[in-house]
Amino acid sequence: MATRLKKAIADQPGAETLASSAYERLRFDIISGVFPPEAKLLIRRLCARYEIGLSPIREALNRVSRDGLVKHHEQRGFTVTAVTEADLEDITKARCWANEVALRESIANGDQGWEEAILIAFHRMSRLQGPAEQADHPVDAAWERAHRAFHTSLISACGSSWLIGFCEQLFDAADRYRFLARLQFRG
Amino acid sequence: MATRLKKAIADQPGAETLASSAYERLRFDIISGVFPPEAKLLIRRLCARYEIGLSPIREALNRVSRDGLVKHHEQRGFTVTAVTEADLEDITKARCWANEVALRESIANGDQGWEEAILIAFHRMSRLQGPAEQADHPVDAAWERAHRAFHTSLISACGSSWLIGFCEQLFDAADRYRFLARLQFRG
DNA sequence: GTCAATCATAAAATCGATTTTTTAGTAAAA
DNA sequence: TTTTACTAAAAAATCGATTTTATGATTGAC
Repeated sequence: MATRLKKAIADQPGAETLASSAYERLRFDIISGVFPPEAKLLIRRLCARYEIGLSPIREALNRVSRDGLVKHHEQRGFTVTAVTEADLEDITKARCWANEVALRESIANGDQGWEEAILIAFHRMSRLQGPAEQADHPVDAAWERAHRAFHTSLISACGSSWLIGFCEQLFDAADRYRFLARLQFRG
Repeated sequence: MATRLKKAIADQPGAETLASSAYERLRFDIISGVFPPEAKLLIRRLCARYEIGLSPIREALNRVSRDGLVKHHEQRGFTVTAVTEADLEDITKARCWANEVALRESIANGDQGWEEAILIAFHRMSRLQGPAEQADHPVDAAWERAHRAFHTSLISACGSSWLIGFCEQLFDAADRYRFLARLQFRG
């Protein structure tokens, strides 16, 4: 029989697969504009860049296309999702509606723990330098994380993890536009 | 230079990859209960069942996990997403909210073409035998498609393809519960 | 008897080679 | 000049073998 210790170790999130780390890196590279919109993602080139084989790359691409960052064209490979004004409007509208509902429900259902979590998330974000104060730096991963955590904490009591997941997807999609705009601005 | 003809042929959706057909089949098998909730999906067994290699299966699994039908456990394979009362409530609430918004916006923005599309979708659905009239039959794919098309037509003028996509994801998730309930009922 | 460690088995993850398909370049025909 | 057919190169998709990791049974120590 398996021991409790072994199970505890096994449940640790440390054991990352190559596919997962490829997913994280690819995702970051697209959101931060290393691969610009509509760029073709040649699988072999990605293999070289991340120094891993075909299979994990392919797996990562499938997962990223789930997030809407990449489009898959049957028999013709993957391209970075295009950036258009219409899409930004689409995202923005959907975000307004989704967060409106999620926040309303959270306020209705949230308990004291919910309020305190927001307070803490806001405090943690405040202690970090935001993008406004360091316009010349590329990306502050810590602040981005804290910013995201704050937004999530607001809607965390809405009572539907599906809705929360949708809001987070939209948050990511909007973030891509934010990063791309900054790149544009800086040249 | 490529000719218009060639391009027209190439853009046809006929050229399916093994991964795509595996995705369709796997998806159907999960929604219709062939693989029950929490079942472990052994990759080799799937290879045998669908008579294709590892790579397309793996790709299909990644895509299905996007739809929330399977869960991926790092280094430990894939399992069919569990079915719980809490999850059904979650889905139902999210569906109400999302469709409420989407329908309201569609009514506000929809033109005559939108109205007519609804009319046609409803008519097409009405001409087919619904699940109620054939409780002993497994699943009528044509009716399911028409039913889905009708729901989509209602919200198609909401102005956000992200929101439409979210509603469709929820539609699928709810459908799984509907099919599983029918299975349960029939034995 | 219970717990921990070891080993054998099974499964997932990964790799590299092979097969298909697309793309682009070139030449022939209308 | 434009269109079509053919061909070579590149890329995607797929397969099967190999490596890595988890699982579960067995053994030995407390």
